Amino acid sequence: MKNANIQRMTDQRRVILDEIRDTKSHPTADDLYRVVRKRLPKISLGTVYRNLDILTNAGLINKLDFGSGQSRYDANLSEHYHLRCVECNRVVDVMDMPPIHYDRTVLSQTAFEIIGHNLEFVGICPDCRQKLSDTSDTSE
Amino acid sequence: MKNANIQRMTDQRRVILDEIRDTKSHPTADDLYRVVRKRLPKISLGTVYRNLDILTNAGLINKLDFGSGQSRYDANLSEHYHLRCVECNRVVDVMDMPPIHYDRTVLSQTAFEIIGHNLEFVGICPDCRQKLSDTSDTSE
DNA sequence: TTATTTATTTATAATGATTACGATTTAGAA
DNA sequence: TTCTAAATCGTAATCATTATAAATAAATAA
Ligand SMILES: [Mn+2]
Ligand SMILES: [Mn+2]
Ligand SMILES: [Zn+2]
Ligand SMILES: [Zn+2]
Repeated sequence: MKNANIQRMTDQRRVILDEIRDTKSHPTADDLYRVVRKRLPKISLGTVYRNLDILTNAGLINKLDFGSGQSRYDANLSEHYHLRCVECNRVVDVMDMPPIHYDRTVLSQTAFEIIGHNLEFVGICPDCRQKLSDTSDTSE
Repeated sequence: MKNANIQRMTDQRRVILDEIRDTKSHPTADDLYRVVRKRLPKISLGTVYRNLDILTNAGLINKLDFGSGQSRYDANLSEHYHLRCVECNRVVDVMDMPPIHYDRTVLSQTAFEIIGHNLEFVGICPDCRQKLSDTSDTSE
């Protein structure tokens, strides 16, 4: 039930959309608040949240909900999964991953109407791997 | 880095573990607070949260983090996925689902060290499907 | 262009989930 | 039984997000 169109295009909305389209970092609302504020110093955090919600409902961006902490947003609308570092929470794309196959008969045991699925990979990014080996080797 | 053992077995901890093992409903901390309080009326919600965390770190239960709202806990340690109703947030098990296969070469594009993955199915449970068709048919 | 109408914004307060605090109690070792 | 670190309780604090209400501004009509 996605609302296809946006009602009004305000400066705030335009800049938010512009900034999120300009990054591959899957920023949080707070991340975007920081960068957007450079161009619109008077914008409020609530406006960022509200617009991210509106843009998500309009299908212009996707909201990524991981376990805990802040949600992240992604202007990359192509089908792809994500890989998150458990140490620093960095999120990167996993492209070219075939959509997972699930046997409808297996799921039909539940009598649910299946809408879709969420898949997230977890791991440790190169930077954090480096840091971890630095600290664990000299002592202990 | 899971801590294998529990240090002390208090009444509170025992009852919490007992109750979560007694259900297949994937209860929230608040759900457990309600049922545990019938046996230990003086227990505090903080104690429930703290013990769920300790039991999770000890590997005796699993914490399930979905997008938003409260976390859920599961004493079923066997490998299985979950299916959640987007309407009422009910969570049921998806047993006998083959672990998803991901090509390490695809993921190696990221240079992450892969630890694992989270997979959740979303859908609409039979009860909610019924309710939705009830309300949408008579009018409009 | 100017007026009108609402959606939107801002600043701030409120909420919901979870974690932290400090005084008191207690499990389990000695 | 004594001792002490771990755990508990009640409460306060924190974090992410949503709600409120007065002021502003985008789109439309006059
Ligand atoms: Mn992405
Ligand atoms: Mn389960
Ligand atoms: Zn990292
Ligand atoms: Zn349901």
